[in-house]
Formats: sequence, C-alpha cells, structure tokens
Amino acid sequence: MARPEDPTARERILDAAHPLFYERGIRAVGMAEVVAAAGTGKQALYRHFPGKDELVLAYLERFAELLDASTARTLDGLEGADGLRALIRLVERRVGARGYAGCPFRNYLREMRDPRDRPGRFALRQVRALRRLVERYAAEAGVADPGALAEEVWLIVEGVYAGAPYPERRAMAAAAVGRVDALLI
Amino acid sequence: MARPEDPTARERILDAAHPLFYERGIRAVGMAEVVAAAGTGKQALYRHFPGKDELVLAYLERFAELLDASTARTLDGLEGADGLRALIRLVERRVGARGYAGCPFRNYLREMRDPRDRPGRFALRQVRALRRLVERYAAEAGVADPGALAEEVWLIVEGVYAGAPYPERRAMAAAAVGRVDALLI
DNA sequence: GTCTATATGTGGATAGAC
DNA sequence: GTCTATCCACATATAGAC
Repeated sequence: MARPEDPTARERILDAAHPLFYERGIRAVGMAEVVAAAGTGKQALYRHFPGKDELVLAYLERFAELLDASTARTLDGLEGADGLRALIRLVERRVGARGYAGCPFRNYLREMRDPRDRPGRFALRQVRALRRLVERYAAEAGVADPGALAEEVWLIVEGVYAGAPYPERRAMAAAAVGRVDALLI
Repeated sequence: MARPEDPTARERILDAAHPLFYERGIRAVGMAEVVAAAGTGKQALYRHFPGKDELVLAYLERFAELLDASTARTLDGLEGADGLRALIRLVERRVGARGYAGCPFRNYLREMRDPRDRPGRFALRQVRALRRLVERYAAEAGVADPGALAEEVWLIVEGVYAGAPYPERRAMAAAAVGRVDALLI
C-alpha cells in the first residue's frame, strides 16, 4: 500500500546532520552516518538533497536563520557605539556558550580552504553581512575615522572567533569586550 | 646490484610534501600524491615515515624550524614594548607574504578539530610558545596590568591569523599594527 | 507510491607485498 | 614501481514492507 509522504523527513534529516556536521566537521561525516542518525532511508535523503553539497548548504542556511534571528533580537533598535558594544557582547555570549564549536561559516570556509561552491559562497556572505553591520555601526558612531574603527572592531571579532574553539576562548572574549569598550570611551 | 641508500630521500619527500600539505591541507593530500611528487618509491616513503602521522609531524617540525629561526633573528635582543611592536610587525609581514596560506599549526589544529595526536600536540606547543613570548614581553613592558596587555595583544595576533587566508588579510594586519602601537603609546 | 534496507559501482585513502 | 588488500567516501539501483 502507498504510504503518504512524511513531511517531517527533511527536518529529521537536518536535525540529525546538524550536530554531526557542527561538532565533527563536514568532511569527517559521511552521508551514510547522516542516514543512520536520521533513522531515514538513504533514498529519502537523496530525494530531498541531490548531493552532499545541497545538504551542507541547507545545514548552513538553517544555522544562519537561527543565528540571524538571535542577532536581530539582541541588536534590535541599537545603532552606533551602542550597537558595537552590544555586538561584541553577543559574540562573547556565543563563544562562551556550552557546546560551542566555532562559527559554522568560518569552520566551513577553513575546512574547505576558501571554497567557491554554493555552501562556500553562502558562508562567505554570512561573514560579510556581519562585517557590514560593524561598518554601519562604526559609521553611525560619530568618530573621526569610521573605516579605521570598523577595521579595529572587526579584527577583534575575528580574534574571538579564531580563539573560540580553544579553552582560552572565554578569557579572549572578555578581553575583546574590554577592548571594544576602550575604543568607544 | 644493491643501490646505495639515498641520504637525500627523506628531504626530497619532505620537500614534496610541504607545498601539498600547506596549500591544500593534510586530509586533502594522500600519501600516493606525496610519493608521486617526491619521485621516490612508496617503499622509500614508508621506510622513512611509518605512517602519515609521522610524515605530517615531520612536515610541521620542519616548518617550525624555519619559522622559529626567522622569529629569533627578527626579535633578537628586543624586549618589552619593543618586542611586542616588532612581533606584530613580524606577523604582519608573514600574512602579507606571497603564497601565504595561513599559519600551518593553526591550520592543522582547525582541520583536525583540536587533535590530540602527536602532530596536534606539537602544533599546540608552537602556538603556545608564541603566546608565552607575548606574555614575557608584556611582563617586561612596565605596565600596570601585564596580563591584560598580553591578552589584548594575543587577541589581535589571533585576529590577524584568523583573517589571514582572506583577501582582507593585509588591511587587517595593518590595523593590528596600529592597534598594538596604540596600546603601547 | 513511499518508505527501509541491502547491494553495487566508482573513486581514493592507507598500508603492505614482491 | 606495481600490484593487492582493506577501508570508507559519495552516489545509484534494487528488493521487500506498508
């Protein structure tokens, strides 16, 4: 008999892929492992996602939705120096959170060595979007050289994300908050 | 007839492995490719290196010798604030150099997700050694809170290394030099 | 028809044998 | 240096359950 299509299959697959990809990396996790974790069949996976690239892209897109929504809530209504201060504190909270394993977009770009495939282009867009937000806040901050301020803050943000996977991440994030505050006295 | 062992075989293998591992990453390069590039036989490789881990470790160790020698020359006789200023300029030159593809030790640690194997422990020691140098210089700089200064400089160093593979790397490195100088007015 | 599960094909990896 | 063995990756095809 015909079974009705399971509308939750796609979500179940992504739910299963998420922790695997995030904690262990993309290359280290095979499609077979995703299938096993999802409890779905291999055929179902390849119907929803033609190939691994599409699955990875969907994983990154869903991750981005989560992060973007959280970012929008946290920074809602802020601008200028207030925005920069709130943003560095947001990054601090994220890298200090339990289970944090690096920025998923930077992770992918590093793992694949600056890939130009669709997941890579998407990841780069996400990183650049945050960079543009820093530039916007810097422009609103009323300083003499907004470009230099943005460059300085961005350097600190990248430093936090770079140190994030290591035990020192919380100390580095705390130092970052202090540095940005000092820049904006 | 028995051919005499080639004393340069080990060096030839490492010479061949170096650009492959550095430019494309460790996991992306197979032993067969190293053999082909080295022009030596598979047997010769496995005689010099029991497995890939040993080859990778030797690659990292040789890279470290090169970098450490260059670091020692550049920072010879310096201390305190002068040391910190020279160090950030050294990092700036490195990430701005042609063919730069990231810090090889950070690359390995990221690619393998914080590995505890011998190459991973060696890479971590290299990163920590630079960190300790920053701490030493900060302690000599005669500031009120040397620990905070070291943390701030280290954050900037990590930020430069993090942004290094991207096109923005030179601008980020220049900003880093300015930030450290400003910290040490 | 859509699922699960198994079998298969191709490619590439490490590693050893001769 | 070539050949083989094992293993695992992505992807496809097929067989049976509902």
